[in-house]
Amino acid sequence: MEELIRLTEGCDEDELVKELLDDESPFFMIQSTHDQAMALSNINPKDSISIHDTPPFMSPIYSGPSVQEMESALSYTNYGIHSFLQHEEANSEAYRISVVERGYDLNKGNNHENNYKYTLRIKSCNNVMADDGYKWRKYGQKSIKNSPNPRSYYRCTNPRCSAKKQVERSIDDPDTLIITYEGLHLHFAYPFFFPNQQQTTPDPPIKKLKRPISDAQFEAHDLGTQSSNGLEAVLQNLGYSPLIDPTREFDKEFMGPQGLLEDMVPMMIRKPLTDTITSSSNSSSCASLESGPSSPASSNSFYWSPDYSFLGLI
DNA sequence: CGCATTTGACCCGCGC
DNA sequence: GCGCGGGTCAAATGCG
Repeated sequence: MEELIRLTEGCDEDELVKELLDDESPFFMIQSTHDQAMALSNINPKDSISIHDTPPFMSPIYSGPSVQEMESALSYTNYGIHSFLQHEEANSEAYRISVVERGYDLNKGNNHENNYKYTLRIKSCNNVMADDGYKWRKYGQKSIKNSPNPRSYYRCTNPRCSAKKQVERSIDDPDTLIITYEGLHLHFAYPFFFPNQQQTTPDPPIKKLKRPISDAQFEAHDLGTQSSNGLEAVLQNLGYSPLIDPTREFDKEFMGPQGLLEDMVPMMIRKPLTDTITSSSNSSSCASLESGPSSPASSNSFYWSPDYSFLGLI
């Protein structure tokens, strides 16, 4: 990680280039990807970006989101949320997302962008859970003073990524989760690959939970870990293929076996069980995985909500 | 058996 | 210095 930090700070240009050319590196992106990703979306970029007319969130060499990129991402995402709300309110599926805090982690010693902290509040009115599709490993949980809800700590499982996040339930509103991202990286860029995709249907099969469910297990909004193989198959299973033409250069680059998105599993939101909070801190209960490529998940089982994919929320 | 999660221990910063 | 609270570690445990 230290090497990464050093690299991203541009101390060794050759090494940085090498890193960026590494197919498996999560720290690169090319400009054309942005254009193509936008082309894949149904959103007119002009409409979706409120802060910047020409969002710069995909720079020719990508080494983690810049401040502007983050702003654009959030702006873009909010648009998607707005539209989603309009679309879904009749189904009582609603989300409220707001950035409540953004700042440097001063303990990290400098103001490098990787030290940015973003705190989000997510209101999930119907206990719907989302999954950013990235792999997180829970490394701790603490009870917080004056709060009945524990806080869970997650670290990105990618050894080349220092991203962390904390998830806790709001004291005021049990439907609201507070998620703090730290050491940001590509998580925030994922929504741009699949922006504003329409859901197929909101009726997933009920997955049996391996453990009894209780509020005490809120840890559960946990992402757990998800497998990451066969993204294309997953996409197809989810009825996503129509928007992804495998012949495109874009797909070869980012959807291929060694592409940037190899670690990525499509973000999904599934309908809650009776008590979604329960979801499961274990990955095995993660519907997105269990119905992965190998299991013929019906496209009716899940629906996309890419606009929230950066939340890393369950 | 390997990997992820759990959870108490430990560390560290901060306020008194 | 001491206690408290938050963050991290790591051994134990669970699970497929």
